Amino acid sequence: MDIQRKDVHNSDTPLLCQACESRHRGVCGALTSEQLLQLSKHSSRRTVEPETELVGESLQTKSYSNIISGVVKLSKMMADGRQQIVGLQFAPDFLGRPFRQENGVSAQAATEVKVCSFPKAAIERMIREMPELEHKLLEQTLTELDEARDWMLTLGRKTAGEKVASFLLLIATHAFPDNESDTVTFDLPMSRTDIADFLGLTMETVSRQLTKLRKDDVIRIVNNRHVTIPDLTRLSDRAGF
Amino acid sequence: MDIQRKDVHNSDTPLLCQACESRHRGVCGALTSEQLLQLSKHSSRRTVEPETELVGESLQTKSYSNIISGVVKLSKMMADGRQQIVGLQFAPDFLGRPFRQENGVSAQAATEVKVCSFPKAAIERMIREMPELEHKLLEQTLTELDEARDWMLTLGRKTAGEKVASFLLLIATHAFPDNESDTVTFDLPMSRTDIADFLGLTMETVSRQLTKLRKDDVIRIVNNRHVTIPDLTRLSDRAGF
DNA sequence: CGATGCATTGAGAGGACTCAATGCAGGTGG
DNA sequence: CCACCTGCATTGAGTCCTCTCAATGCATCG
Repeated sequence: MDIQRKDVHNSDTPLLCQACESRHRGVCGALTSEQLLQLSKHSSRRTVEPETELVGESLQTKSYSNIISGVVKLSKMMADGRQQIVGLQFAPDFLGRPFRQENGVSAQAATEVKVCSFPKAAIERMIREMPELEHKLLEQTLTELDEARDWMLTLGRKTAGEKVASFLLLIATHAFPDNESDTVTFDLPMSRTDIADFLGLTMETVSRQLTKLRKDDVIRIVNNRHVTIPDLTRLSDRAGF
Repeated sequence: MDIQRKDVHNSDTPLLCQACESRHRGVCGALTSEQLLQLSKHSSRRTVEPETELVGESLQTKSYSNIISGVVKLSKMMADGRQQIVGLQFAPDFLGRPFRQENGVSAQAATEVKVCSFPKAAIERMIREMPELEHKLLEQTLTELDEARDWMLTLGRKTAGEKVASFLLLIATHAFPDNESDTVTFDLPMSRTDIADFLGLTMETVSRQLTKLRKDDVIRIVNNRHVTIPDLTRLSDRAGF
């Protein structure tokens, strides 16, 4: 891929934005330098701890954010406490939903997360003025819809073993989107309980399936979180592909 | 609700479009009479039988459609034949995905379906010229994403009984969106096997759960397809809300 | 050195699946 | 007009996978 990214008018680009992924692959790519500058005056960066509530069911819909780094989990909960994680978001995803109140989806930081937040009003005005921005949002929303539907197949039709393998595969590909080799190493961005809530299983079942994959030498685990996949193809087979 | 819909310039509106739901609640609502007229010259209506493939994995991405009536199921299949229905679409939903090849989702008619189809090129040009059209698409995509995530909770965390109740509730609300009373009667738009594929169950389990709901007098069934729900609240309880 | 917070492992129970038989309606042809 | 077929749907019996509940392991931290 092109290692040197072309970026005209670097001098006009706000400092904060220059190294930001959202500038290149995210929604901010739709903005001119001038608009970016204007927006950046109202934007604020912050770093939050795991489990921090970023979007609550009723909480602040007053701002939108770009994810700079880290993983955000979107989850739904039933009245009796049963929980389901319905999506994971990575940098440089856009967080928050224009034109609607979140219908019972809440967002929490899974890992430590850096975000760049803007006031709701500023974004919504820009959307109205910039069709290109709305186009970017449509693109991301379509991608999320695809991912949600992929996951529905996993939730509805795969066995526990296939689910866990699918999860590892998902993280592996998102952690290193451009990975060329077959071997990948990474840290799991979430606990066993979170993984269970993402897969529609119990954490005991997740643990047993991870142990089985380890014993079959499909994965290696140290310290509960650090995972090595020596051969992505073998993991892929376990995921039902 | 307003029984008499206001519709200016009826005289300019193409005949085919005048009674069409898409004109009011669907994407065509974004078009001017002139654009509608132009589009209608290239559009064609057709009625298809249940199980007709409307969008195949590789098949014709050459046209987009509005659903005039009937129910369309979106499904994904694994290599070994396991199947999952990942969404249902009703009138006046827009069928087909701009800017991308369908990633392994196919669409089949669940019931008899009437569609109004347009050439791919015409729509994509209009999208580029009409931000309002893209906005409508974003709206629909966001709605589909919400529905997909709701269903992920159902697939991942609900029991068989709750799943079947949730399905009946979904159909009941979509069949009569503006229903005021507690009682609803309708025909199921799909077979037991389809319902099972939507719920991530086997058709035997679906059948047993329907029988249980019938014996508990939560629903009434005649002729396998025709269902009456005397009290939506009681069904809602069964669905886990 | 306990305490605390995950994760793993084990034993038993239960819910959904599998496989198979039966039921039921509509259509067809003798 | 009835017999048969065909295509769903229902029902039954037994199995298995995942859950539940409980104990144990293993780090980190005060």
